[in-house]
Amino acid sequence: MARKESVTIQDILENAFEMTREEGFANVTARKVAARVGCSTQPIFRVYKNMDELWGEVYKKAVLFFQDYYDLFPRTGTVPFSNLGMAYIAFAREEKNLFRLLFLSELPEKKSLYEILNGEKGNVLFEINKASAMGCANPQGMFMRMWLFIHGAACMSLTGDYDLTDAETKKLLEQEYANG
Amino acid sequence: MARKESVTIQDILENAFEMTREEGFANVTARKVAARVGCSTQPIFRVYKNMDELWGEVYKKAVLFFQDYYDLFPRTGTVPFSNLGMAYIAFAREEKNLFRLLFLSELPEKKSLYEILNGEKGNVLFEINKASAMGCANPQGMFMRMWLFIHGAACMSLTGDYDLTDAETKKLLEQEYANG
DNA sequence: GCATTACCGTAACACTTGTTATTCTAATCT
DNA sequence: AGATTAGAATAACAAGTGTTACGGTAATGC
Repeated sequence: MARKESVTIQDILENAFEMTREEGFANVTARKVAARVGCSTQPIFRVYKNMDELWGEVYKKAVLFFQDYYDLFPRTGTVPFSNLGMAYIAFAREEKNLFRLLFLSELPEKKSLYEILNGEKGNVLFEINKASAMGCANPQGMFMRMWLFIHGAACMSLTGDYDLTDAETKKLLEQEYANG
Repeated sequence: MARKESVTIQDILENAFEMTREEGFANVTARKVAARVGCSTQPIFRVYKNMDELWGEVYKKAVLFFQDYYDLFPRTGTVPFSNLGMAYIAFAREEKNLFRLLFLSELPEKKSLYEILNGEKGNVLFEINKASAMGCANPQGMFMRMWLFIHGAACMSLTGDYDLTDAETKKLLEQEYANG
């Protein structure tokens, strides 16, 4: 009957996502994605209604990527929120462009920080419960305080104003928790 | 002899700066600035070699604007770094676009966070000395810890994930200092 | 082997960007 | 008043954007 497709939706989305990682979200244009895939712009618009739709999918993929990143991140933290915090700060350091997209951009479809962090598995609630079980009187307040700290460290690494190693992060977060 | 200029360098720079405040740095284009000034793009290129030069001047003006903002900010803080922190967080809340430009962008001419904060007057050193005089054993470490916290609160207000009033900011910073 | 038809490349449209060439305008000197 | 000349408006260029029209290509059913 008809011709077989030579460019798949995965080809397009994956390349667009990798471009976001490497060059930033703003560089994901129709022509540049096509060039990376090695095709014309046509297959993109066969698969996606328009670029907004592709960008939305890249964003969704970034959310999942972060959540996987956290799932696989070594659990070496000893206090509540430190595993989440260490992963978040490492993510900002290692995946600057994705971090900007997820946690500093102004997209209409953007999820809240809490939504992304908590995810399907309730990562934040898990840590809050852990704090509670460990005798923390105000675990929500502790989360808020810890997270301001964590977000600050993450955002500062973006601009190179202050880059923490994992070991330094760990120590700081443990001190910060103890101080609360 | 010749015609008198009807568009001054101030007209251009001031409008470009206000556009940055209101619409963000990325919207400062030659045509949009000209439209706001009420002229063609020609006077811009008479006064500035190219747009990079104008953008550079807008950036410099933003640095000075922040430093003035801090100078005029009410000094209600009771602990070291709290005045600086309150001003910084309020600035992020009130001047989101300028904050992004100054503290989250990736311009080649970008100054470091410390350079901007410390400024001509040595604001940071002043606060560090204050902490030292108040008996803080490790004032540099305290600054670092406080500033991660402050930067976190500021960056979080950008995305609307957590917006602190001045009063809340004040209380948090005082607690945070006491905990150190 | 041939018709069908979805796929994809080419080319174009309409728009935006920085920048520049050209032409017109107006202020000043003579 | 008229010549001079810098300033500014118009228009264009080249590059980039999203998007679409068109036409060639190739895989499948017959």
